[in-house]
Amino acid sequence: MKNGKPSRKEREYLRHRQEILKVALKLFSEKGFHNVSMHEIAEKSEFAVGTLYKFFSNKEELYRALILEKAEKFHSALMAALEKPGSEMTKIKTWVEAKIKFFMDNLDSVRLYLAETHGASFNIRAGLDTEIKRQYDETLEKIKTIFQIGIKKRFFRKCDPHLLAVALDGISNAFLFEHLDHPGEHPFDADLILNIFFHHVYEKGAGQDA
Amino acid sequence: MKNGKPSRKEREYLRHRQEILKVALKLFSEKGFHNVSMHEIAEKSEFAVGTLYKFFSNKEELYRALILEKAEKFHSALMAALEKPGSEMTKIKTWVEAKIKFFMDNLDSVRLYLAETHGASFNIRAGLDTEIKRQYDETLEKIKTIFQIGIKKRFFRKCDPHLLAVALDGISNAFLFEHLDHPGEHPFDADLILNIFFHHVYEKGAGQDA
DNA sequence: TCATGATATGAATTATAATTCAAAATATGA
DNA sequence: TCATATTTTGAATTATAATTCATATCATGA
Repeated sequence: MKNGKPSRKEREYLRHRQEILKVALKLFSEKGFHNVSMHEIAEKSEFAVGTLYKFFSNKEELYRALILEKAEKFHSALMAALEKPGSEMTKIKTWVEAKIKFFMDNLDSVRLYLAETHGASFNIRAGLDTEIKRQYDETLEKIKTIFQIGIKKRFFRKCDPHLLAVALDGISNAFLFEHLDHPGEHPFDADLILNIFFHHVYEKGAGQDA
Repeated sequence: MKNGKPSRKEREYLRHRQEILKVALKLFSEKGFHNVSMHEIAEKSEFAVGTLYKFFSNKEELYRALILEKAEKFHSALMAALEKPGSEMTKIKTWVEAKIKFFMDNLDSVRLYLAETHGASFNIRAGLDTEIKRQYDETLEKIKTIFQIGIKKRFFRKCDPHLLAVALDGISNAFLFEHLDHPGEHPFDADLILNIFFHHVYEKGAGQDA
């Protein structure tokens, strides 16, 4: 068990834990923290309530684990996209693509995640969302830097890079919300978003490298 | 009482009702529906719990009244802005200004409102937010039409007007969220938003009329 | 196979908060 | 002023859901 190969027991424990998280995620994303009971999670995951408490010391812990785990993955997917080599334009594009992809692959989590990052999180008492906010700010900061460099290189029009970062994040979220509310009605992709956002933020034909 | 001059009694009733709503709004916007108890609302508003139930049949009704009242005002402020005469550019600008103004004047409500319109509303069981969503969609539809006309007139670049509406709404929300989370840190206004959004969505020097 | 330790169970307990309603306070107007 | 109607009150009730823990079930290895 130490830190080599996990035992069968351990693998089973992890599997069970994942199973619970999976069910809880579905329920929370449909109905919100307070409208889901531990009994409901127990029933749907086919464990007894008591068992849930073997895995998580209380309901908030369970929720926290859920959110943090997703946020972690989301964050590293986005950061990885931003680390990829290429022009600033490419980086931004890769980032938007990664964001859309992650969201589309994790629609369940999206509402919860956005609720947390946008502080409309009334689910859980103050302080629990700090880590997520931190990650969020970190990404935003990175984007900002990319804009900064892009502006210096004259790829992008001169403009407060922080505002650009906020704006781009906002546009992409808007499309994702739209998709959540009316799925399929107005299909969209990274290029559409970038087209609307960049059409001449992005000066002359400077870019499209790779 | 019928429908002429409200009696003193009635005015007092209304005043009390407003007082309760005001306190409840503050609490809900700080802590969310489920983290505020009727006792707390009673205490802060200096009524007895029992009295609250004379005004609202239950906690959900109270919340609903609150949200609907605000949403109503918000909606009519925005619609009014869109009805004002002027070029399409002017209408859009007026709308963004109205939106920012309303938000700034009602910061308490903003989180709740955004939570409701963006379906991250886990507060209240399904169906209660339908009316708000309807209003929201109505505004979006109107903006879309304005873009449509603006495109026909060659004020704006050819581009799916619905996407433009979603994008503009998204950008402005993003700035408002930013302001909620870090007030004062990155001041912004309608012109900044429009500058980022339009810089050449809006073709050549076609506009700035009045 | 059986003894022992680990794990899972869910009825019972506890905590919290919504709602009620008999009693008290207040207002009205004869 | 007093009888009556109206309104307010908050302790008591009820509802809901989180959490516990004695008991049952299962796994392991002698």
